[in-house]
Amino acid sequence: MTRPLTPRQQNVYDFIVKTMNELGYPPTRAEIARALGFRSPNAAEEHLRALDKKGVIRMVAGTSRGIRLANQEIDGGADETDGQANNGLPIVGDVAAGSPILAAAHIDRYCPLSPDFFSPRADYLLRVRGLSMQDIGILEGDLLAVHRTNRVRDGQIVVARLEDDVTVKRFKRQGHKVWLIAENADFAPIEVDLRHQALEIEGVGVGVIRGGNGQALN
Amino acid sequence: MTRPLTPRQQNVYDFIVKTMNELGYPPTRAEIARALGFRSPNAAEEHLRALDKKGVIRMVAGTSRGIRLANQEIDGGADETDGQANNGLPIVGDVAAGSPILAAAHIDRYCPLSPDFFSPRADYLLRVRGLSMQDIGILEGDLLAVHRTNRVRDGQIVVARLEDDVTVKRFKRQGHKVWLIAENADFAPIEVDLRHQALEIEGVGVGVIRGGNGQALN
DNA sequence: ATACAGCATGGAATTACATCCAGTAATGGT
DNA sequence: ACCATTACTGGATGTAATTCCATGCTGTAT
Repeated sequence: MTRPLTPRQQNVYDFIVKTMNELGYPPTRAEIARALGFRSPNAAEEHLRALDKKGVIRMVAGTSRGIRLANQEIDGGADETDGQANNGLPIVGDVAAGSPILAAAHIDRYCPLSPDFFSPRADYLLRVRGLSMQDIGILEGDLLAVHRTNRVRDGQIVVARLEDDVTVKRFKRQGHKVWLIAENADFAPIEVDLRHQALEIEGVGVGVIRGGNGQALN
Repeated sequence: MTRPLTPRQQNVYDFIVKTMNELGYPPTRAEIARALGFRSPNAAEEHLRALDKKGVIRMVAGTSRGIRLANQEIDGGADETDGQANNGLPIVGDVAAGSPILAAAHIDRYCPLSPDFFSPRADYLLRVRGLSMQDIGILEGDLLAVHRTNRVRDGQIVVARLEDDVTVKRFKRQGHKVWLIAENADFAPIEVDLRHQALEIEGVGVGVIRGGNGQALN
């Protein structure tokens, strides 16, 4: 239904996404023009109208930087809201490569905590393996509260699946490259090229719980 | 240096996060003013400056909607903080010197979590101040699950009241001397002589929760 | 040939915004 | 008593930004 974007339109769109990722807000017409080499902001305006007509962005009239991405994405899609019955939050242990995180086989037990205690809502608790996030107080054995979504921003703590391996890291993106950054000087950042490697974002970290039934604080 | 957002500043910050989630770009001064009921955009401007000075946002001079979240957090979600759940763990905020920990005045709200999730049972959650326990992953703003007791053993994490000040430390005793030991090389152990100083043990730490709707994870 | 999108320049009107200045008032600490 | 914050009202100014208009150059389908 959406006719393909022309190369120039793609450039404009890419610049909008890049700007929003790096600055946190969309560019103005003038900024687009400057970045793409137009001498008139009107060139940008007309590209925006084309992008709006093709449905990939939505313009907000009369509003500075009033550009919204129609389908927010790293992978595509939106927040899932599978309404599962409430026994509490499922606690997910070791996730086997290649299988879905919430497969019943991985669910150790349930934590009797309301998902809404965290914001955004937590969908499950993932038991953390390794020390890669210890500098921000996420230790081996901790439960990471995870909100299922693939809409992430630079700087967030994400649960990512890279080539079938599930890992918790800080997320940073630039164009087609993503860095998965550990919070521990002993671990080097992982650089991912989205053109050649399969990266899926399983969710974002929204909280941490330690000491759940059993292991101690020490 | 970043300590406390005032309630009003928190409102402004929440509105910024909410706007960015819903619209994809930050609000203008006028929009903040309208949302919070100010009659002048200058009120919003001054709150933004305060938030900038406290480090939670960064302002981009001369730029419309030039507001960036410093500690990335998205999906701020709904405004309702409370709502239900009286049968959870009370969350205790700043404890005034000399008053009992569980005095109603200190109870911010309740966490809908079963006390038995921790072992031994948690009686309340204490919001941690300061960085003295950061090396074992207990950070500023975390909720420490506390079991009320005054029977403690060496090496446990305790909530102690020393001369009317409430503090979280690791406990060690030898005869009439007690050491309250921080888990942070920048803090020296506190030596207490039980013959001359009043030390009360309020309880032991049995768990940690981070991210409980008061943001964190950064 | 002649339309019609894509891709631009250049100019200009009109808002939308950030930001400065001068006040008022309540609070809490020294 | 005094000063520093917090928390605003009200108004003003200049620039940042959207958006309209006129114009022209390409290709490629009609």
